[in-house]
Order: sequence, then structure tokens, then C-alpha cells
Amino acid sequence: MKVATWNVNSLRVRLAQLEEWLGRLEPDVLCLQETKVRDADFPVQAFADRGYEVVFHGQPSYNGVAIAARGPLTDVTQGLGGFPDEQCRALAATFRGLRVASLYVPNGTALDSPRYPYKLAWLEALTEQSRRWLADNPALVLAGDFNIAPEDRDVYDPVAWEGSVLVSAAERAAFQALIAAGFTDGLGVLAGEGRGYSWWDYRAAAFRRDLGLRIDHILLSAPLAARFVQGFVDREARAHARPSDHAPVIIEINWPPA
DNA sequence: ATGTCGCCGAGCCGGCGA
Repeated sequence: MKVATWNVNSLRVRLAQLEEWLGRLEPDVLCLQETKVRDADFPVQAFADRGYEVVFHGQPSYNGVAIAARGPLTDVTQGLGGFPDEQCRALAATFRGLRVASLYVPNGTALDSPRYPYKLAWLEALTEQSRRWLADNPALVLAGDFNIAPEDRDVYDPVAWEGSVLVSAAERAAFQALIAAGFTDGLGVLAGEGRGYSWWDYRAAAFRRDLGLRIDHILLSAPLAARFVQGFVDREARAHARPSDHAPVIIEINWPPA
């Protein structure tokens, strides 16, 4: 089974690219972030035409998450339990026995911004919710834009970025606390090849110069980590005309068990 | 390094968030 995640930075703008991408990569499940579309305006038909069911949790202008799959999605839940949030950043569903969560972790803006403690609180709520999800179904995938580069080697210039949002010690500790709840960072276990950046700023020709960060992740619970086959960042999508600033991450796992 | 996008409300630009 192929599981993918992509922060599309506006589904409406990226829809044609996404349709083309579905045909090229053929994921079985795809988590989307920053759809920026109201539920009433969600382009359900475009997914149906490609053979995908889709569930979504959106709002105007900002945020918005969705999950598309080649088959029925059940037990759909929005948000993180016990963490009231006006922002649409979390959505979970079950597909072929696999529990999948599409996550758009708050950016945080800067360490002195009020959005920074919100980000840390959100991550703590995610870890708590992940424990509950695992208790219900040990086959769990957390996929999305985590807005955290876990290690210095996930940053093009760690010295320049030291201490800033996306790499700060508190964010990395929160990420490790989530991992410690029972996950493996799908591409994070890879070295060199395969462990590419997933986001490049639109400014300063960052993609052309490969000034990127690895902030989009697919976390696998233990039973799934044992079934990991391969994975990569699809840089081709970032090289497309009028791209999202994020590239998709896709992994293959041996699922369902034979 | 403040250079790019996408969103919105109200235009044909400016503020906001990433």
C-alpha cells in the first residue's frame, strides 16, 4: 500500500496538478493539508473521477485537511479529542484496517509569537490523541506537515536556522515525545538518499538552490514500521510550474498483512 | 537577504499568514 502526504497550499489552485500527480504516483491513501477550501466547495468530483473517496475538514482562507483513498473511509473524526480548536488541522479515518491521520501542525510563526505556545500545546494534544488512537488500533499512520525539522541534517543551513521556529529545541522535544509514544519517522530512518527536504521557501529561488527543510513526515506505529518497504520525497512536484512550496512525501508499506 | 505565494475584502492594492 502506498501512503502519501502533501501540503498543497490551496487545493483549488493545485487541483489540476494533484489530478495529474494521482495518475503518476497512484497512492492508495493521500493526506492533504492547507486545502484552504470550505467543505461546501470541496472538489469531491475530481477525486471521484480518479477513483478516490475523500473526506475533508476545511475552513475559508486558512488551514484545511483532507484524506483521499481508493476505497471506503470509515470512522472519520475531526480535530484532536479534548483540544478545542477553531482551526481545521486534524482529520482521521480508517482505510482497509489502517488508521490514518492527516495533520497540519501550526507553524508557530516565531518563538515570541502567541502562535508558538499554541503550536506546542497542539503538539502535546496530538501526542495524547495518538495514544488513544493507538489503543483503539495499533496500525496507525500520522501523516502531514509537522512544521518541524527533527534534526540539523534536515535543515540546509542549521547554523543560520539555529533556535528559530521549525527547529527550536522545544519543538524538536515535542516531536521526539510524539515519536516516543510509539512511532518511527518513515523517511527519518533513511540516510542520505531518500531523506530529502520537503519544503522550500518560495522566495530567493530556494528550490533551485536546494535551500530546503524536511518538515513533512509520515510517522508509522510499530506494527507498520516493521512493514516499511520504501519511501521518498517527490521533488518533481515541487519543480512543476506554479507549485506548492511543499513536495509530497510517499511511502510504501506491506499492508494489509498477508 | 523581507526577493513569493495565496487568501480576503473590496479592487485593479494592502494586510496577513506561511
